[in-house]
Amino acid sequence: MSETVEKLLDAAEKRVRTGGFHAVSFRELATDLGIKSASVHYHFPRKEDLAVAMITRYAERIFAALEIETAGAVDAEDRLHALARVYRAALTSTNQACLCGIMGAEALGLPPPVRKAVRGFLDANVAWVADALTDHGAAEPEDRAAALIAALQGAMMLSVNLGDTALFDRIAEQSLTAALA
Amino acid sequence: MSETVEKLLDAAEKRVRTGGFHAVSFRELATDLGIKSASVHYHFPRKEDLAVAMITRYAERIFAALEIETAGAVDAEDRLHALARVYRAALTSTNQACLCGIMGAEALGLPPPVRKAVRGFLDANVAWVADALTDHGAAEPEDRAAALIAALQGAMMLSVNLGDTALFDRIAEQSLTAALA
DNA sequence: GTCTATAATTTGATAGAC
DNA sequence: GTCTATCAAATTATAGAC
Repeated sequence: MSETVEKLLDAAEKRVRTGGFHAVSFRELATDLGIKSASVHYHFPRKEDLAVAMITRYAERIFAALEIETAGAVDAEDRLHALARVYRAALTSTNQACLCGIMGAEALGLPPPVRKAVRGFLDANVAWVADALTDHGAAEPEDRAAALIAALQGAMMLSVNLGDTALFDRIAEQSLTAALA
Repeated sequence: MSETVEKLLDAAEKRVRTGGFHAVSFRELATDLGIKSASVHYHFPRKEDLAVAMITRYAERIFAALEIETAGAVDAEDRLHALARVYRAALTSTNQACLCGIMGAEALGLPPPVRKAVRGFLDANVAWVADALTDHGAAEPEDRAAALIAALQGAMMLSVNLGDTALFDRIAEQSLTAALA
């Protein structure tokens, strides 16, 4: 991936996490990089190409972080705490909610390929948690996993809106406890 | 409130709940009603005026429904179940997530008055739950309330994205149990 | 890979007639 | 209250030079 492409994805992610998919334009991204919008189209012909690439990179980043945070972890409890740390880092690094939480809110108005990518991310997150909860011997691991992801995504949205980053931690703690009960 | 204003708010709510604030235009709303966009500006000079009015009406509708659903309810458990029913109705009536959950995701890119209105709705929801949990004698009722609202908002987002409306019910049940534990 | 230039459309918003 | 007419700006996107 070229440096320009990476910088474009950085700029796009920052802007989408501020106002959503429809609040971002090619001209703004071009200005962010000091180039022209036609040059952005060279790298990503259509807006949906950019969005899909952005989500793909975001997913890779989150799952790579998860890999690092769970190094040596065997217990489901440790693995779920690792997930909370990764989500927390995503929130606190820029004081913005999850890219796919935000685009998930706009889901019904997204181009189909983008919507599919968002769904893939959310699905993979639920599956990752369900895997841990299955090892934990929890009843109905899929539903409990979905409840945990819902709580963490909602916690990010609420924390941003109420201007209280620490609220995420307090919600996450309760949600992890409930998931492991 | 005139009939045209009500129809405008209906159309706007439907469209915002599909793609978010920035995915809606005055011309689309005008077309929905069979009028011209200049006529929409007569009722709502700026887009943010429309959005604030839409959120205000939405909040009144939700709290009115809450009033009805909690008729005669004294126990915190009954009151929280009433909340889940109201949220569920909002979700299933159009298979769309909460208006303020969606706009909450776009919060950082919204005009300040709109952002403030969204925050007001979320705050009021948390306060309503905290009130019930305080009567219940729960520890740290505010944090538990925030966790429940986060879980329900996240559940709506997830249900829409995964195309599984019943998932909301399964998450809500777990979240209510955790809140009352 | 980036540029200029431009097309075609859409956007939020206003002035003024009816 | 709704209309016609219009504006200035922004939008996605493309063609072709360098």
